[in-house]
Amino acid sequence: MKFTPRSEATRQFIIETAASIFNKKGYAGTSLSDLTEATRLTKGSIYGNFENKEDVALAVFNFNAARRNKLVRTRLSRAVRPKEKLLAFIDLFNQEEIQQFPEGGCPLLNAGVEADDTHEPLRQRVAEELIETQTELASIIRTGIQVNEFQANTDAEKVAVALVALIQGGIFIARTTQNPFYLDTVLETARKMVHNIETKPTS
Amino acid sequence: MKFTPRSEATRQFIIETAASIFNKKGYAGTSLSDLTEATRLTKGSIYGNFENKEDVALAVFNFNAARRNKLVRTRLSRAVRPKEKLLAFIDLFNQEEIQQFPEGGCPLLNAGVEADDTHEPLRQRVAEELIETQTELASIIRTGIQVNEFQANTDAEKVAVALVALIQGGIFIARTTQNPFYLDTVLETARKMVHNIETKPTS
DNA sequence: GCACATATATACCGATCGGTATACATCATT
DNA sequence: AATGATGTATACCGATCGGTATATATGTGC
Repeated sequence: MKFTPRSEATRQFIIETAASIFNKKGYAGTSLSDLTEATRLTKGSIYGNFENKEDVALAVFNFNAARRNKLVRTRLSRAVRPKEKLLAFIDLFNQEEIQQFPEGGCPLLNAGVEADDTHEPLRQRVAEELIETQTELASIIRTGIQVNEFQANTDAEKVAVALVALIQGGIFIARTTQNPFYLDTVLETARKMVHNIETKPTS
Repeated sequence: MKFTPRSEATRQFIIETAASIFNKKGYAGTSLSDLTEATRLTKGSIYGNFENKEDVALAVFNFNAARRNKLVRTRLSRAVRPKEKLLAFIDLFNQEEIQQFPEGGCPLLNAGVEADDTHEPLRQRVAEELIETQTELASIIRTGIQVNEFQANTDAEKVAVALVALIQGGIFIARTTQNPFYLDTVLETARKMVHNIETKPTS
C-alpha cells in the first residue's frame, strides 16, 4: 500500500517550485492549481509524485527547513568562539542574508503559526526544528561557559529560547509592518543580550 | 451603493462566534459553512449582515484587537509607576491571563503572519495595532526616564520593540511546541530586560 | 387584522476544490 | 520494429467554495 513517487527529479522540481508558494500563501491558501500553474505540470504529474496536497506541503517544509539548517550550520561552523557563533547566528537574519530564505519570511514562523491549530503533523515538524535550533544554541552557550567566555551563572536554555523568540518576533513585526527597521533594532538587542552574558574582565 | 447591515445584534453575534474560528483556522482556512455551523445561521443571514467573507474577517480582527486593547489598558491603568506598567504588560501573557485571548493564540500574530503576503487590508490593520502597542510601551518608558525610574540613555523605542518581539516570539514557540514553559521563560527574560534599564541606586 | 418593513431561510449559481482512472507519450531493451 | 516500463497529460468525479436572488417568517404601527 505504500506510495512510491514516479520520478525523483520531478518530485524535487515540484518541491523547489512550490517552496515559496506554500511559504507565502500557507497550506490552506495554496491550491493544486497554484502548483500546476507554477510548475507548468498537470495534476496527474503532481499526484504521480505525491500522495496528496499534505504530502507536498510536508516535503516543502522539509526542504525549506533543510536549506535553513544548512545555512545555519555553515555560518556557525565558520565562527570559532562561542560568542562569535551566537553573533553569526543573529547575523543570519539581517537584511542582506535574510533573502536566502524563501520568499514569504521564515518558514518556521509561517508554518508553525498556521499549523498549530489545524495541521498536527506539520506542527510537530516545525516544533522539532525549533527545538533543534534552541538546543544547538544552548549547547554553544554551555561551551562558552566552560571556556569562561560566558558567565558561569548563565541559564543557557533560557538565553537560547530568548534569542530565538526575539528574532522570530522581530521577523514577524518587520514583515507585518513592512518595516525592516524593526528587525534591525531587534537584532541589535539580541547582540546586546549576548554581550550581557559575557564574562567581565575582573580588572 | 453602501452596504448597511440588517441587524446590528446579529452582526455582533456572528463576530463573537466567528472570533475564535478565524483565529484558529485563519482566513483562508475558514469557510462560510464553518460560520453557518457555528452560528446556526444560514448564509442568507450572514450575507445580510456582511458584504463578504473578508468583511467578516476584518470585523472579527477588529473585535479581537479591541478586546485586547481594553485588557491591556485596564491592566496598565491599574499600575502607577512606569516600571510597574511594563511588568503588568508582560504579566498579561502569563498562563493564567492568556486564556482571556480568543482560542488559537494571539490574534495579532495569527492574522499578521497569514496576511503579510496575501491580504493587504488585514495586514495593514495588524500593523496599526502592533505599532500602537509599541508606541504606548515606548511612551511609558520615556515617562520612566523622565521620572528617573529608568536610565537616561535608554532607547525607549528599541526596548519597546524588543519586548513585543520577545513576547510574540515566545507565544509562537510555546504554541508550536505545545510547551507553555517556553513562554514562561521568555516572560522572565522580558522582566529582566525591564530590570536592566532601571536606574541603579548610586550607593 | 392588515400592511409594511425588517431580517432570516431556501434554493440555486458558476467556479474551483482535492483527487482519481485512464489514456497517451517517451525511452530503453531486445 | 515490437515490447514493456516509466512518467505525464487528459478527462472526469463528487464535494465544497463564495456569493446571490428570492421566498418566507417575524415583529411593529395603525
